[in-house]
Amino acid sequence: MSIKVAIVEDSTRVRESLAALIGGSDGFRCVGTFPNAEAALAGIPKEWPDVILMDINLPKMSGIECVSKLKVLRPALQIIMVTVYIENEKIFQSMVAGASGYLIKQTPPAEILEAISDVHRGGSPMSSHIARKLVQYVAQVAQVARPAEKMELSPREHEILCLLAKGYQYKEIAESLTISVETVRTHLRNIYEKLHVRSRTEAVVKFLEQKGT
Amino acid sequence: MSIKVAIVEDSTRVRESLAALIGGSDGFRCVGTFPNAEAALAGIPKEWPDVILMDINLPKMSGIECVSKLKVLRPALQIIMVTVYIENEKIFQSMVAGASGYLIKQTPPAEILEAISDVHRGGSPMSSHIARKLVQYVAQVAQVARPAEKMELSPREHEILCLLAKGYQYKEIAESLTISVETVRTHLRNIYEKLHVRSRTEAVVKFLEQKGT
DNA sequence: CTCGGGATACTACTTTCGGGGGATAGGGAA
DNA sequence: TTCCCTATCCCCCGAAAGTAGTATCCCGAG
Repeated sequence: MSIKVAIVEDSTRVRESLAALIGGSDGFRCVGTFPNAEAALAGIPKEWPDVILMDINLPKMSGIECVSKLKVLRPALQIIMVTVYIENEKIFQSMVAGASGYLIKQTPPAEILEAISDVHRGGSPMSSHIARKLVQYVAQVAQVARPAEKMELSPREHEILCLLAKGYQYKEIAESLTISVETVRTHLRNIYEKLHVRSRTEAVVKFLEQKGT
Repeated sequence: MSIKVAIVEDSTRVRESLAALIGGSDGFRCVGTFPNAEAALAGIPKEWPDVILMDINLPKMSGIECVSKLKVLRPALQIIMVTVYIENEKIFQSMVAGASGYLIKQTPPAEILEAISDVHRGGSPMSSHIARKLVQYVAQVAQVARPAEKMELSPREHEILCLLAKGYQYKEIAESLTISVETVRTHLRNIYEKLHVRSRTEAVVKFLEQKGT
């Protein structure tokens, strides 16, 4: 059973050469070519392909949005984004929309076919350069969720941190506790040190995380 | 200039065959082999390699923890995790710890060398299977964060708010998104307006609350 | 008793924020 | 086309936050 592929690409030349590549290769079958997202949304549901090669930059509706809509209709669709150059933002947007792979247009024919069967097998073909971006993103996001080590705050410090977490300013905290702003500063300085943070925002985030735990 | 590689691997056979492969290939030089994390932490700082092949499962201290410690000492270190089979959790932990690539032990020699030079060039060599896991993770994370924006924040604003919630300063947000501080300030003003708050702390608290919901 | 930690307070200084203006380019809606 | 929204960028300015060093008072542990 050959893999059914559809192509969404506004450049006629690229579209036809891709179609020729796929149509002329064993194990692949081109079941549709579309010059824009609108045509794709209208035509693809008529004969669902296994894999779609989707240009990112399409006139009017972008390829990314098109992916979103198609994925809603058929989540099992495997989609490879195709573009001329690497755009970090669009990579992420594509991933979020539901695309699985990412190809540069000048990719050699053999690799394009390899990517198609790869994504069909459940992989995510992409250059290692793009993969690096993903790795960095994951590492960054996970940093936030990292468990915060809790530290022994004195009752007074805890009290002040609570007020801080309500968005109070130094002045307001001072008034509310009937102490001077300077004292608030001193406490905050100690709190920051204990929590290993450098700003009220970080302190509040840690505080709320711990509270929720 | 050849790429200096160190190997951390408890199996003597695997370690030596990797060392032989690297030592016997043009453009690569093996500058150290270690049977465990402790030895690696002691020996690697003596002659910093460019790339480290790190076994994930080591006796006592895990390869992941070893990566963390080494990365602190030298963030520029490029590390490829090596393991016998794919373990999702460990992949993510490794990424968070600071590893860039991920190899299965039975990878052909040529691909191992390719992966080393790849990571040295700034890529993240990994199988497309693993890449898929990353893609799913990214998509999932973004999905969770999306419904939280009942407050009509634009995607960009949401992104900035996320970074703000990590305790980033304007300057850091600007750098991380490759935009100017002024733009960040403008976005923040709009965000404050939409959320009806007047400070980062309040905005972050609202954000975290809504996220948890 | 002395020592240390917590709570209080002050001076002085630097950096970051938040609020006020505008401005431009591109995309989509009216 | 015009109008609005989004995203981008810039300037000014005062207020708030953060850094550093110091100092008093009280209380409990050693």
